[in-house]
Amino acid sequence: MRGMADRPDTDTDTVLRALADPHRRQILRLVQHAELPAGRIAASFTLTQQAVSQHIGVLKQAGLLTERREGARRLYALHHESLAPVRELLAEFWPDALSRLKKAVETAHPRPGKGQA
Amino acid sequence: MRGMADRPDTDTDTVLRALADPHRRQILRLVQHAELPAGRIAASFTLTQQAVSQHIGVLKQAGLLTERREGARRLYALHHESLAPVRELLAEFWPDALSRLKKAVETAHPRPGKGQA
DNA sequence: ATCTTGTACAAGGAATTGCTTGTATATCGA
DNA sequence: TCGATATACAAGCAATTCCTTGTACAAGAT
Repeated sequence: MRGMADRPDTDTDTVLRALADPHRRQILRLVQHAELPAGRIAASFTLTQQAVSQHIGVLKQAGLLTERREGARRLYALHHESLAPVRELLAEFWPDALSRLKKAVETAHPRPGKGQA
Repeated sequence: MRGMADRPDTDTDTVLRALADPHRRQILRLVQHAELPAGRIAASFTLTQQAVSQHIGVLKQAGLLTERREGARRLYALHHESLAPVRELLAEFWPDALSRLKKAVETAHPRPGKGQA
């Protein structure tokens, strides 16, 4: 029973812990642009299906994945808004990082207009 | 030091894990604007001095703290640039959180040698 | 030298993590 | 119905995490 359970900050903990694993970040990469069934996700790892299922559970619990059931399958996709605690953390400890990145992007793309054809 | 491309990104893991603890984030808050000796940091917690020292060790290992020795004391301060993996993670999974430039971030940061397990 | 202060190192324990194997449940197709 | 497929649940284990108490060591004061 360590790790003061009922802080106002449990979300941040859960999200950061969920992200602090390479397998789980890889899962997020797989589903960030299109939803995928659990089996397709599992197939891309050398881990067992169950291990991947457990990783999915951790990500789901952190709110980082949405689940949609379609027949026997479960389709997962990234729910990027649940990364808000990460954004807030960055804003708190390194506010410059956001504008710096934006600047870097603008430099690489000299025409950052809204159209962005 | 822009190299280190052939590292598996254990950096990201270490930094995220270090941040995934409320006590450690509180330590970062304490030293983000001015360096503080370990004892001052420890005094602000109900934990033992040793427990706080261990948290400091984790943060130091993640590169999030700089240490400066002054006599018997050790002064710590936030090294915010070590949050880079967090910024990159956000850029990858939620580029909108950093700017309104859509997925242009990915094109601007192809990161060909940085994919990891 | 000795004492006191500031800090880390060391060992150990309860809880948690990440994995495995085994099993259950639900859905689809014949 | 039965069998195959898709997926989660369950139990167990080694490693790790976060904490504790006890100790060591370095630097300043007496």
